[in-house]
Amino acid sequence: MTSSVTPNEKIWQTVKLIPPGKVASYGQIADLAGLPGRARMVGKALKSCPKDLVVPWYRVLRSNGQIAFPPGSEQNACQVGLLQEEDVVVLNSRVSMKSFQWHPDLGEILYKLSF
DNA sequence: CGACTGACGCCGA
DNA sequence: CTCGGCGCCAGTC
Repeated sequence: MTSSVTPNEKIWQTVKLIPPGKVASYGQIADLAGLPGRARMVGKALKSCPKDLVVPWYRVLRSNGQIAFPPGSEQNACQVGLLQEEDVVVLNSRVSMKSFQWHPDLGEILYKLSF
């Protein structure tokens, strides 16, 4: 409740709630974090993601299911590898959101994040 | 102070 | 499918 949490931390918390084998989009995370339309902030937040904090940033993709990094980059390969390890099918740097998009439970979100 | 950039999203043609 | 435009905001130049 009313914990003084920076938008950045909210984003990290939300991303951490993503269960294995599932993925979420930047806009979705932004919305759940209380930042509607601020998908870019999510990207910035993940960029600023401190190593001390364990955040499954690799579970965050674009709204169309495509990986945020260009194919051939280390980050992209790493993300794909991690996703595949969680039974997530990745084709051409893309994921079938239709089958792997995360369906957050508002009740659980409100409970865990105390919004 | 303004202009540009960026792990983005959505709508229209 | 691709391409262009608008919104949105923090950080950098």
